[in-house]
Amino acid sequence: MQIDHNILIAYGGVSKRVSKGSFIFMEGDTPRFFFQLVEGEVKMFSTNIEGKEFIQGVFTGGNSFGEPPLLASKCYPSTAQASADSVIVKISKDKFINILQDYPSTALSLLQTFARRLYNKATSTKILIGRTPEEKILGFFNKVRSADCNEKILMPYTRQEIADYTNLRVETVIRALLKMHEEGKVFIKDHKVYC
Amino acid sequence: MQIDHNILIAYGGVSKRVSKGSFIFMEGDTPRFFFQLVEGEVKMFSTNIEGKEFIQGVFTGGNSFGEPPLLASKCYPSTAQASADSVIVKISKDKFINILQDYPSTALSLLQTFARRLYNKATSTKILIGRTPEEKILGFFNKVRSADCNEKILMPYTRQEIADYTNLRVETVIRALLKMHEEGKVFIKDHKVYC
DNA sequence: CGGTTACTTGACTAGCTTCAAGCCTTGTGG
DNA sequence: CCACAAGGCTTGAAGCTAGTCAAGTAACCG
Repeated sequence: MQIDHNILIAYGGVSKRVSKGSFIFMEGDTPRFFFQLVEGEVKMFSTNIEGKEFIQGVFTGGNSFGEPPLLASKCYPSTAQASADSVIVKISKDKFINILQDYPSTALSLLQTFARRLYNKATSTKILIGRTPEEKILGFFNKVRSADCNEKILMPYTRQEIADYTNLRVETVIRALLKMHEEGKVFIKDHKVYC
Repeated sequence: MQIDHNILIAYGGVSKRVSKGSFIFMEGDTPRFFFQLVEGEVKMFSTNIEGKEFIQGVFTGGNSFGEPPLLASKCYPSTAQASADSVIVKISKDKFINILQDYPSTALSLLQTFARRLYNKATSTKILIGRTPEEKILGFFNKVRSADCNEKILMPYTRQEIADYTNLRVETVIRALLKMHEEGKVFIKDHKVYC
């Protein structure tokens, strides 16, 4: 949970119900509001020239999203889309800044969030610079498993999603997973991947 | 400039002179200090299995670096190396947190910095997901030029550096630049690239 | 059970990487 | 002022492999 819901409402925030598939903002838009999820899920992705999506992040629970371009006064580099029916609180930039100034603890907690996200971005980047598909996929899996636990866990992602995160094609992911299964690097049963 | 130098010293920060090539911290290390450059330049990069470097960022002037893993209590995902003789102030994590609490304006300014960096990471990621070398190189150049100015400027990077930023090989960069020159997308004179 | 979504496989191709060799530019020391 | 060293740049040839297209098959859901 980022900013206390009551504070948001007190400063003039309004809740809004959005259905799955709705766009909150589009790549290139100018940010004007601070957004915070009350419930549901929002997916942020960038699109390259050919229309291939790359998932920049997925937000759930009470998390806020899209604040960096808002604070940095830049256009949105990604599109935000509700990936499930959701409820979102939105509040204008000015009022958001007021909250940050009036409640220093809020600023510190946002700082924590940004620190975590910057760390995640740095590690995601490492996934993308991998040379082979195998390297990228293992990098992604390690990230998902929080990097430490040793036992093999079920990867709750479709091949298409793995492809979106690693910037590979579905077919390449499938072939790489098969090879990794044969080499004992992952385990596949009933189309489910364990790593 | 991130945190006022006097405040850092008042809270117990110490300056240190480091010569070009010295490592400030290595990938995998546990963060214990907040670092801020007084003068010089520091390069942060990640290394993949084969030892190929990817430049995560370059810091100059009075900027701080390496704070995200420090605040998020994670290991450093990258290595920091002085790319020029430099002077660096360092201060323990506890004292850094004290400063953030005692000076809310410092927290807000760090928030701004993080917001800008997150924005940059999102756009750098877009460079990496480009399909062709040309797309990646142009993405990098657009980023360097701050995305707006229209006139062609000299790109102050070696082909190897462009390769490091775009995750391509030197030869690929050279061949792509040549093709882009022939197609009028960049201009090359005396081995210098204008875009 | 029918429709939709996810997954799989094969053949082909474009183009990036690799390796090897040589050239150009710059700076340094005699 | 020249010679040489070193680092950056360039080129060519060959191989590999991820991407693409097309055609299925398997799982899931109402």
